[in-house]
Amino acid sequence: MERTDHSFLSQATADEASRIFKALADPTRIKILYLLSQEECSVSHITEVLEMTQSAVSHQLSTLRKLRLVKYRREGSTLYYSYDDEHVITILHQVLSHINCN
Amino acid sequence: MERTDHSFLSQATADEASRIFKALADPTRIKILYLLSQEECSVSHITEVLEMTQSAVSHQLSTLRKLRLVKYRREGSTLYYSYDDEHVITILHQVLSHINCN
DNA sequence: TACGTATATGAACATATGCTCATATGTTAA
DNA sequence: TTAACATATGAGCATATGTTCATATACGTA
Repeated sequence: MERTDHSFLSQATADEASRIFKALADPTRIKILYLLSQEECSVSHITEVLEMTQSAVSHQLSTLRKLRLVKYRREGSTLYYSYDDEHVITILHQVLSHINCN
Repeated sequence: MERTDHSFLSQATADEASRIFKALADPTRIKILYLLSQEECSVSHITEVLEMTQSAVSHQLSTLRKLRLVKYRREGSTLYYSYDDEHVITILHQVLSHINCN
């Protein structure tokens, strides 16, 4: 806001936006979030669909949990995950439809 | 599309979406793109506004160029950069307004 | 031509990221 | 309690990323 008529982003804002984009910057997390955008899923279901190890999936779910992008509920020994940030899902869908409409 | 009624992303689609999000996953690139979303800028102007070294800015511009997210025109020895992907700018603005409207 | 300014680029380095492997934790059932 | 299953987690490793430093390239001017 100095020297020009234009504004520029604060470091805090840029960092926060970066946090959101970083969350979406990995193919595995994209696939997980896309799955969860359609249905609540158990960890084992995600593991089968993505054809990845249980550990790899669990680590990524941990990342998504820390970012508050997913939540879960327990049913017996099974954990059912679902998305927890509508806006991020919207952004994801927009980018996906952009890709398919090229 | 097998075993459930739901679809899941191909690796290629997830990778492509990841490429776009990765481009936006760094605060410096976010600041640069936000600046360019408002006005065409020379490298030296970007360098001053972001208070970064000329080299760091130039490297990031190189990254953005490879991703075809920015373009430039030459005027004498000065290069003026501008954005080259309307859709990515839209996504950026959406996330930024999401942050500010929390 | 030689010099100054604007920008790009390669190498090196520190940090971040995503996976694997081994193992821990929590739940159910016998 | 013990065994089996579902999931989480820590350590280690290979690769990716962002910056700095030094230098190269391109253009304008004297």
